[in-house]
Amino acid sequence: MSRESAGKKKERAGRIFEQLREEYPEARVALDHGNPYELTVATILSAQCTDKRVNQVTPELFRRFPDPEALAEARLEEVEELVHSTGFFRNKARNLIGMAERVVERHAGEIPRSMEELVRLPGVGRKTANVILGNAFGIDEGVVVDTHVKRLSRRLGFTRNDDPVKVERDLMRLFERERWTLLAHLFIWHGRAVCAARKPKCEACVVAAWCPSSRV
DNA sequence: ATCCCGAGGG
DNA sequence: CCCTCTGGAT
Repeated sequence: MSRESAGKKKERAGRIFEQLREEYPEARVALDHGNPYELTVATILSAQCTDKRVNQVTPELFRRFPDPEALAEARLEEVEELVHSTGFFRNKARNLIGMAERVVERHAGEIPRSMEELVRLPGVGRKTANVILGNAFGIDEGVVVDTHVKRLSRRLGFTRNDDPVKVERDLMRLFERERWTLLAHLFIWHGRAVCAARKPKCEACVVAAWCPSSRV
């Protein structure tokens, strides 16, 4: 198999982006939230868990702890109980309270708007920080690379890397900055509906014609 | 590299 | 049973 030129790959990437944008005009964060604080909490909970399940526990969580000040004073056991069904509940509960404490003490109760400050919050890594920056603040700082984005990027031939940071770098070189936040949503939407981890529905895929992994 | 951890699908 | 789900900290 001959190696695709950089120009051809970029052109192919553009066509795939347009096609997916047309297919999923509603693509956006699926985590229910009303402000940056709520999105931060929901995104911390979303690790290795479906957004659907996160949305089942956050209403009660937000009612009990409507802001960082309240969450910082929460009883660990109560938070553990509320987030139990999302998995990793001990880590997540401890991180949520620790996040809130730091936001109150170092950021006057406001979720910070920079990558550097965000990743210093307990439970917040680069992926979570990118979700907050892109979707709560409208800042295209990077590309959210989760399990879906990584899988589709590899299948589409946009990266050969396994390390999320390298996958992100490859995507940032391939797509315009203004597209970074939407790109992740399109990949996640398509990954859930069609390009699933287990049984990808290549016969129903609207970008199969440009996909080197397509079986159709 | 390994641990944290629950729930649903195939 | 095994795999997967918007990962992060050690």
